[in-house]
Amino acid sequence: MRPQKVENEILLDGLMSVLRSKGYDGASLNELASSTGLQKASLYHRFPGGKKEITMAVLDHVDEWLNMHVFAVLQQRDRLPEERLSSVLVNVKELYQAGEAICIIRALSMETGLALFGEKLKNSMNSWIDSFSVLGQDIGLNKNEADQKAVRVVVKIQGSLIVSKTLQSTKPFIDALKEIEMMYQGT
Amino acid sequence: MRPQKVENEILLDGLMSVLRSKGYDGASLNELASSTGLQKASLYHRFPGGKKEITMAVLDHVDEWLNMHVFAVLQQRDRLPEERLSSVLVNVKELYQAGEAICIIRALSMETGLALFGEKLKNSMNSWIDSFSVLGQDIGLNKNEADQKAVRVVVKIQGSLIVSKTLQSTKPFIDALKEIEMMYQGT
DNA sequence: GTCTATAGTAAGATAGAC
DNA sequence: GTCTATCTTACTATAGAC
Repeated sequence: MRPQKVENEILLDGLMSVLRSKGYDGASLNELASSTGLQKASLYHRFPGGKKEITMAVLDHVDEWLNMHVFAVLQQRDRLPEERLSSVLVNVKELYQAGEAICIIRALSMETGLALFGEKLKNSMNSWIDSFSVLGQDIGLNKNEADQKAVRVVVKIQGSLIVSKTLQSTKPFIDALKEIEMMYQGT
Repeated sequence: MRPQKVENEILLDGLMSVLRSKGYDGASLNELASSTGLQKASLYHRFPGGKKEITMAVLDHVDEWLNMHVFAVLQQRDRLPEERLSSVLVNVKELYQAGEAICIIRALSMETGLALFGEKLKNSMNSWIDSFSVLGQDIGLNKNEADQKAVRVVVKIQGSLIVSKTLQSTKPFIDALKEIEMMYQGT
């Protein structure tokens, strides 16, 4: 029987997984292909631009997920700020597998990745900051205060992921999530 | 005239620079060699174990620098905690070029690097935490409080480096250093 | 101790059958 | 749309002259 078309969703999940654990230089096309169940040539059929196009597609895919599960949720003005934050932290915990996973922004922000995807990564990072800033303003902070707090949140997430990964312990990341929750309780 | 032996110090500085901007997988031997002014074969003469041995030597070299300029300084019981911290933050700022550089722990803590150097990276991370914990205890915190604060410091450094690199701005890193200074003023 | 030259392997990418 | 097979290039690593 004829080989079935592999669905895009499954495809991108596998590709993302390789890219964020190996980084751009470390992710070979053989490994990217085998993570999807396809052969190299089939990947080139889907992504004629090769590894660059694959990575772009993965970044778009991640951004879509983040928009749905993080950025939009933080700005749901029909819910209490505390509730939005709780929901988001649950999603963030899932995204990073409780601290065992590597953030794709981090994985790609080495020299090669920055040269190719720097603008996209910057935009993604700014989306994190901007949406947390909205949350801060909704608990009564002014723009500057909210921006500062938002940067501290993103710094905490990124930093705790690194520390957790290096120490092979989820504790720093889990603790960081709790601290973030406290940052938005009582002005 | 006969080629001069290239000094180890210069050698390791060049190698470190490539490893931390490119990561383990991204650092090719051609690039590592050219960063030192030597040819590939000459690098193999110095480091018969190839890239693994080079990376080990670089990590040892960095650890030596850190011991001298960070870990030991934080524990200089003949100086006031605030003074030790100020000195260390100056050195940390230099180490990471005000936020423009990538931490080598971060650069190597992708899948390949963790498999090869995981234990060493973990030890290095623990040295950061342990020496900041000593500082915390010297301003009157108990062991647990000091450990927690130390982790938050290292998280702040690592996270702000990522954010600074991604946003192409030194501000998040510079701000983080200021915040760390405040964390040890007034219990 | 450093070099040029090269072996051997794995990478990114393409051609063409089904 | 997926596959096997292959091209070309870049990589790690080694051999041997100076």
